[in-house]
Amino acid sequence: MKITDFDLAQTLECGQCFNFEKISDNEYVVAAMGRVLHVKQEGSDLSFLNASEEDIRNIWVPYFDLDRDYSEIKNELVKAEPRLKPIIEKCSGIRILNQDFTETLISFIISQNKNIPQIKKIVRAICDGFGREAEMEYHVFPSLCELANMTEQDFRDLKTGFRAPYIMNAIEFLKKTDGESMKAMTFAQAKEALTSIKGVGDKVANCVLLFSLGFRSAFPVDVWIKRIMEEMYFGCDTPKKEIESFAAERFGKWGGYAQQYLFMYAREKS
DNA sequence: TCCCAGGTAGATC
DNA sequence: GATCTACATGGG
Repeated sequence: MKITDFDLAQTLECGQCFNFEKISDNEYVVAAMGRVLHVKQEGSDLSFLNASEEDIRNIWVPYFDLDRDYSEIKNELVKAEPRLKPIIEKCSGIRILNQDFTETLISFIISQNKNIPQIKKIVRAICDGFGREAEMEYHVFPSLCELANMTEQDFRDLKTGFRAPYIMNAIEFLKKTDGESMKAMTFAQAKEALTSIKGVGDKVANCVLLFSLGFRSAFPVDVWIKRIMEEMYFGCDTPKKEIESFAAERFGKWGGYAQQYLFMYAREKS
């Protein structure tokens, strides 16, 4: 299919998802939504190499957020902050994925105090050890049912360290609350529900809200965002909470998109 | 050896 | 309230 405002590599490699493998330039295997996708981009042409028309329409177009008009979002962001213009131009093919709630929650609990290659490695080990084998002999992330059969020791053996009990808490939460009921909540309600999980704080909650529940105003403040925001706006060490509320005022309902462009920019700078 | 990584909970002031 | 620290693990 033909697409604009989309770059497969930027979208996958910008740190919002961890469950994929690069085959060659602009060609990836993506494990998501209980399936394994072989996908390739050549210019404005995006090819879903092993998916039915029905799955493309019902699963992958929503997953990659391809129904949304990003040129309008970018225009409004630049209007709110002209200094974003060169940053957005550098990574103008990023789209914010609509990922599975369970996988996103557990992946971002794992993400704390780890770098992206380490997170990817642990997510892959969870899939290989406990997830169903799907297309191309590739394992997908375990379903909630499969996760419910895992023990804290299983997660420790997978090198999740001190996060293992946090993951167990999250699984207990997931048994009671699914993604659809989370999406039906207000932003504040959904965030409060997420942070009631021991091991989920403000940052992980914001990532889950943004990347799997459709709350595009969420502005996760991690070490990279903290650095770049301090450089651009504060000039000195500033509490994360203050950065988050500043962003809410400056970027409003498009905060999540601004955050993702800034995150990629901050990482590329170093 | 020390420092850092898409942080958080619990203790302490 | 705002700050300090332990928490597992791996890589530079």
